[in-house]
Amino acid sequence: MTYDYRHMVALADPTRRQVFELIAANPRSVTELARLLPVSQPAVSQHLKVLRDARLVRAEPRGASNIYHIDPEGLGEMRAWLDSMWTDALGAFRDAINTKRETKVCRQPPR
Amino acid sequence: MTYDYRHMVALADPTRRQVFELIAANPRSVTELARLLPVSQPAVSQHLKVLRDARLVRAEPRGASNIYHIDPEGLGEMRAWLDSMWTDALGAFRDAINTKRETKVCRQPPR
DNA sequence: GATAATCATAAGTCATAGCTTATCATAATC
DNA sequence: GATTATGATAAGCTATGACTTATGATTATC
Repeated sequence: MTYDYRHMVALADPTRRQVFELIAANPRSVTELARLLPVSQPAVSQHLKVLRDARLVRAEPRGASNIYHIDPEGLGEMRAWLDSMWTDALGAFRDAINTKRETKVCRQPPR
Repeated sequence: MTYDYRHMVALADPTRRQVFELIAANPRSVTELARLLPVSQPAVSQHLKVLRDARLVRAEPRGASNIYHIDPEGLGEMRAWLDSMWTDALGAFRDAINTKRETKVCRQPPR
């Protein structure tokens, strides 16, 4: 199974994180989000598109408004990736620990 | 507790993800990584710095080389965030579902 | 039906982040 | 000790992505 890291990309931007966290705290409309943030309404809509594509949020039309709320799907996909990473990579990590040889430390590793 | 999303930022870049996945598959030196990737050695070093700061990888000096391997710390922090997100946000999500009113769907939600 | 409100998309600007080459520091080898 | 190998950092260039204003589409309201 191949993972495209859409969630990481979506959550890498600070403003988009604020949008996501505001929605996580409470479902909200686009204008409400725009009012709470220091960016324009189109900027918010653009961020919402990215979050939507990552299935981190969902839009629910309510009259002329769009109420956005958390979508469990995206978080679930992240969890699945993290779990497989955990078992695979950390399994390999444990192996590396166990078969590690004695090495005299000659210098400091980078910062 | 406040989370700074360093891991997401680190894993948002495609080249940096390749670096991470190569290391996850097998501990490797910087030159080996540079040989396997279509970018220069300094580029690899710069990516490694970001991954290091996010505690996703660790450097282990072995002679003149630096062998990089997975650091469980970063993945653990990610898991902690995801778990809290899961309980908090999805708890709120369930509440929203339960108290949801009947709404006639008047238009399609955005793509 | 006209007006107002909400929100998505288009087009264009600009700052940031990732890349390069150049260089320095440290460790191994002859 | 001189040379080679390894890798981190510096400085500068450039492409990507986040922002803006403008606009169109849909829904509610008068």
